[in-house]
Amino acid sequence: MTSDTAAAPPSTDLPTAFVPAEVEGPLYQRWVDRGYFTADPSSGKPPFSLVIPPPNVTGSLHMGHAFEHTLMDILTRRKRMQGYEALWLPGMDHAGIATQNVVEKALAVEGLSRHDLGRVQFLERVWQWKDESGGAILGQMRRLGDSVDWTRSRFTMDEGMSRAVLTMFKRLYDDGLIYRAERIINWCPRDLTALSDIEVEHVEEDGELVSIRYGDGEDSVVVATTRVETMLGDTAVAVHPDDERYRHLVGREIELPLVGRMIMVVADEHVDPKFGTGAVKVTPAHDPNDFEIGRRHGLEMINVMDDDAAISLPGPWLGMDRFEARSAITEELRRLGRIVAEKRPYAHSVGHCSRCGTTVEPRLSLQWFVNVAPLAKAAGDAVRNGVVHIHPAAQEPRWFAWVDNMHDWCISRQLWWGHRIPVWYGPDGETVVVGPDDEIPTGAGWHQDEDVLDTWFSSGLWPFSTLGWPERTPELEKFYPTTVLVTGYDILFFWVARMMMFGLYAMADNPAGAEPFHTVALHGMVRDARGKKMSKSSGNVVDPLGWIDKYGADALRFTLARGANPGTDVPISEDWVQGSRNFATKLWNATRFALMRGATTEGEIPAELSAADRWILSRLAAVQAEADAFYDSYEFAKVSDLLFHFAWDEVFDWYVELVKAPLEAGGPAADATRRVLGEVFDTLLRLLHPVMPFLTEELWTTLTGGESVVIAAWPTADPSRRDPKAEHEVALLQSVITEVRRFRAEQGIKPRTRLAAVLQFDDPAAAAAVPGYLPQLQSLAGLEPVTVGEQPAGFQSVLVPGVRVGIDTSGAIDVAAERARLGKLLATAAQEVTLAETKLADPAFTGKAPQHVIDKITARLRTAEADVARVTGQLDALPAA
RNA sequence: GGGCGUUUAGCUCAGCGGGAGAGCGCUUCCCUGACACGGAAGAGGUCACAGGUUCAAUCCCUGUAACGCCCACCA
Repeated sequence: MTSDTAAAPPSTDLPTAFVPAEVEGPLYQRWVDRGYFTADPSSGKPPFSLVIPPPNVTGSLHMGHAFEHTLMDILTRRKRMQGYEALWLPGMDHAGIATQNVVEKALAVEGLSRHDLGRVQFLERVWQWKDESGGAILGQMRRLGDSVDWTRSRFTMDEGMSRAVLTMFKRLYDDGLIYRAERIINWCPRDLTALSDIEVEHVEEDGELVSIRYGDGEDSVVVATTRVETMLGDTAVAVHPDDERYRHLVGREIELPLVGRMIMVVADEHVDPKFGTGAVKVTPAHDPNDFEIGRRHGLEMINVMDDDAAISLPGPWLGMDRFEARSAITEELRRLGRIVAEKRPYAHSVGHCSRCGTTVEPRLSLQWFVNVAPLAKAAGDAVRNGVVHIHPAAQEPRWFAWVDNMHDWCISRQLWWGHRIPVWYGPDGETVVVGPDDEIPTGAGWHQDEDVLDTWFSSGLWPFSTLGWPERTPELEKFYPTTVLVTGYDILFFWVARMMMFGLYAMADNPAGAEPFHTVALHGMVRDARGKKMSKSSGNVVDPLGWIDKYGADALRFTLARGANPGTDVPISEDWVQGSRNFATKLWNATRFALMRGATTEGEIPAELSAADRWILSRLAAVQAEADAFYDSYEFAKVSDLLFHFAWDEVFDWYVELVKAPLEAGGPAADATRRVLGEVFDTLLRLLHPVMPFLTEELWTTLTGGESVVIAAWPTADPSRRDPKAEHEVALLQSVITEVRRFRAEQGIKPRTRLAAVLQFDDPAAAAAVPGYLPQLQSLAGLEPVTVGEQPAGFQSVLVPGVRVGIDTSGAIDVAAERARLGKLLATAAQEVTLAETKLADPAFTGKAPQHVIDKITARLRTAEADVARVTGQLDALPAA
């Protein structure tokens, strides 16, 4: 509508631009002040509790951490809106936090720099935490954490350990599930500590396979090894009991070269007679298999290296590093003519310390172990029996493969700090395990075990230790078992398996269930735009706070959510975040528009509504139902995508445009539309709140006058709003507008040029629907004036099924362009006709295909035939070129 | 050595037995009163390859190739 008197622009409470930095901080503070994140175990609301991983366990440090918390917060917000008492078991690594002050003290006392501390288990995590303090997403996390009394679960180094850890250790020990033994363990000669199996990374390397002749003359045998230096500790040669080649040697002694010691030839089933020479050197103190053979045959176990992996045996190699010794010994054997063959390079898998990369040395050592067999079986059964669900289910085989084949877990570490093992040794060989309320033995000769526990021992207690276990606190009563654990698939074995084993064991008598959580929702790793894992060494690590400052917390969150398909990795780049920011801005401006036009949430929605109003309410109801289904199945990417497209493609691009003319016209119809506009934005903002919390809070409170969308009710879909007829009508209107626009674009008609148009209808439904939207047709298709009637000569026709739009091009038509446009339409329609006709003519198809498919093809054929007729008519009507 | 997964538009990824999709990028036009972080129109794909099942295959089966991940005590 043009008017001579320029009306003042309508006012709105919102500023003209969305500035995240100005909005997010104050909003966050408001939520905190009002206590929206405080969980109350006595509230009577149903519990919804989430377990959140500690920082730095997700591979990609910064962004991975932000990602994790994003997903948790999305779930929490929706559940709160649905009326649950939602609680996070917050993502502070209690071990890391507790050791923070100790790390600082140690640095000062020892006069060390950060680079000296590779052996310090928690160091990285402590530093990361300090770097990350203060962001919006992370800030929420910390605040949520305050709803749990941390002093209960946090251990202090002064006390040495928490009640939870002490209780767990003692219970397991008393049940015979913790034991101390000499076993072959993975030893890191740099960090000077034992490692569990999963802390060892196997890497394919080019080594050497050296074949050595042991013994002399008839009593000689050739063995092969990739670790020549371990021969110093050989105490036997093993062959298969049925191996004819070596039968005469079994039970006899042969001489070990260099060392001169006589070693036994033993027969053992473990040896594969078809592999190599069929004879194996046996070094019981340096190889797990050899250790077992040694145990079976009562062999001596000779440790040939000290803690630094230098040769500890008296002789020419004493004190030499293992790798130097390897070459030196090989050289000496070669000189003695003992080497039969050398294969180099020989590709084989070598274990490395996951902390520092040093080659791990399998080594006989006295350590503490957890007997995992019964615990792991329970963990496997919990998933097998459906007590715990792994999502997506495709990850289940991995779980079973691991849990069903788990070796005993070495839990002692020779690190500088951690929970110290609560065992005291007496002067006469006594061993006392001290529980939380036990007296610590005193007196001459008593001393505590020097080692500390593997960090996963305490982390495994997370779901209940954070709730106050071993005390029966109200939090524990209400929130255990927790509802869902969201975490990366990379720590399924590190952490999830420990929590499952410990939870099922420690909480076995819990009336509500022993399992630590009902659902494990696994997500992938955050990767860069090219799909590469973010890592410090490849320099592609992104600081989430940088992007938050630049684009806003909502933009980052929406990007992460939009990439989060269950079980798959999440690529992320600044371009993606920019796209999310654009969406945020668009949402901001669209809502501003609604406010400026008087959108309201007051009162009932009138019964008399335009087709556009009925259409958008229908779509809204459908989208709500879909969004709920996606949220319920942790489909963060799908729910984000759904809401993105509904909001932008349908609400902003179409509904808002269709609504402009009626609002300007005023009257009761405008009032009804204002109410619907309010309803649509109200609902949309609530649906979007979990994935865009700050923006939606600001918009929703302005729109509705409500206290906060954080505590608003989650919208429930109203199926009675579904309206296929209205959806159909609007679809028709859309195609009329789109076709005219296409015609204009291809004719090169300037957007400002208004063209007169005359409508004719070929079917009654169109005749009933379209005339109600002449103003919209005018503004959206650039037609003016539009009338209904007989098409005058010289008008150009644009045809849509059921509608014939005659456009006054004043005869000036680009015939070639129009011919090209119509030709393209005709070609696709003709192709469609051929395809459908061929199918329907095939008795094999009509005989076997289900009726609904046949109906569909038939319908498509009719449409295509009509298209062909229409377009052909238009082509014929064009002036000759 | 096992096990699993991936291969769809330039890039990153959805989809999945009956008409090839998104975001970003690209082309053309437009600063119209919510928005240029925007609007309109458009280009771009034998859905890795070879067989098979089916009326119908991007989708199911078999094999091949490339890439990736996890697990592993074979000297």
